[in-house]
Amino acid sequence: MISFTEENYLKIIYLLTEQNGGNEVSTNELAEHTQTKAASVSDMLRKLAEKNYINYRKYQGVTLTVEGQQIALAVIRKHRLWEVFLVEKLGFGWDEIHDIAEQLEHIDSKELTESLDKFLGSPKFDPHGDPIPDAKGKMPSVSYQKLSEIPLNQSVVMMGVSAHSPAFLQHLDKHQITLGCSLKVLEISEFDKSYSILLNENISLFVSNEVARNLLVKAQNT
Amino acid sequence: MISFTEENYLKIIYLLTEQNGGNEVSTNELAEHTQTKAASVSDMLRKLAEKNYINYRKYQGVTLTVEGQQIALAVIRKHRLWEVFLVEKLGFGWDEIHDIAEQLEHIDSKELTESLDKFLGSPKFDPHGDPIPDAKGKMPSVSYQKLSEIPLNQSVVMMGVSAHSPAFLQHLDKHQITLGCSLKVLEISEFDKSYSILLNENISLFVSNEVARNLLVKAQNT
DNA sequence: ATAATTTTTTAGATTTGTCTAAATTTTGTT
DNA sequence: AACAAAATTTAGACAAATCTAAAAAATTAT
Repeated sequence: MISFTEENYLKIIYLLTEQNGGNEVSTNELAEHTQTKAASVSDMLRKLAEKNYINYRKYQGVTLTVEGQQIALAVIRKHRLWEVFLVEKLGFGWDEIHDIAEQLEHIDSKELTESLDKFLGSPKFDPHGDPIPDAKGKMPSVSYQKLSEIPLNQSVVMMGVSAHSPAFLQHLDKHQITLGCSLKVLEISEFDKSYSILLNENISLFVSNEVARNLLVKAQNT
Repeated sequence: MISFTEENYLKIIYLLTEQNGGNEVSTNELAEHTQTKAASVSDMLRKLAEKNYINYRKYQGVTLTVEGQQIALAVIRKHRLWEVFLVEKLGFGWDEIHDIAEQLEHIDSKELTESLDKFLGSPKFDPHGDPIPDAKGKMPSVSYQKLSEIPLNQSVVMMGVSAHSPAFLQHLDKHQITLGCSLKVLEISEFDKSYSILLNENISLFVSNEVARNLLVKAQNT
């Protein structure tokens, strides 16, 4: 049996490994994201390695084994399905769902997960644009770019966010930047690298560099 | 902060107190229902009493304080709302939902509970006919009788069950005895106290005494 | 009402996940 | 390359929830 806490570690290791482009995750990184101390992480890593969920060489960071990855993907699947449920069915905003989904992701029932998936119409993406792994743990492959990497005057579609804090998401709401909107960078300020952008071909607005780096987009016709 | 385990104890104390007609619940009773040993229950009772969730005099059993009762009712509310969700929205059978709801009942988010309630149309009863407390912890009052207490040839409506085991519920399914059906006791066997009943004014069938004692009904026109 | 039985509590251990402080390994700098 | 700094692990403790075994209280039966 795997505990709530162990599941969490595996999920976080998966997400951080992904962020690191497939490289090992460090103890300190994990300590930050689990809200614990490095010493506690060390203990847990020893345990997860014993159970064969991770590849762990002391001082060298960790990666998931195939088994660990499957568990992580199952948790992420549940997390993202519940997020869809909260937004689509219960009317929550995308900035309100994370903490609730953090709890729901640990509910243990394959039947529930698959019924929920069907009920939601087997969505492929969650309300933040993150891909939802299928029941076998296969993650839809996506290749988005940051808005900050797009050349001036190229129209793109907003597909996701790479930051999930309520403050950031509410900030986007305020500017009416939503999943699926069109965006075009008109100019980048010399002074503070802030962006002047055109939203939905008609509204022009300014956003900080920080915002531009956390918007995931794709070219309009691919 | 209250733990998962503490919530469970309070819920079980509430339900057993109700079953006992308001009398104290004993340590042994709790041990059975929590799947633990009496010694563990004793420890937990000391702790719950310290936190003022229960009234506890050593060797005398326990009852809930007002505070404990509110927590218990909140958990029961969540349990029963999720059961409605599982049956009404996800298509589960009433025999399949208990274990899943046991997990979901501990999800901690008032916003979620109240959105779910609204989404479900603020149901007053769960799929087993058990009443759902409102957001303030007020339990709809119900006064059902066991089928075994109803005089011969009186038509009644099936309103609930007082046993919840999958085996019992599946047994009812097999006989097409569902919430809302009409029932009339035609005869009680001298031999084994089994019941001959008329279902929905047209199907006659036999059920054991055990079944009759666990069907909750009300007279047809009250 | 006293003895036997049952119930409940206490004492002492164990497991899980965490902590602080100290030791060790790795990394970066000169 | 050697030393300082940073990262990581180990050692030893603690709180929560459980257990077994033993002691104490309550109940039942003779």
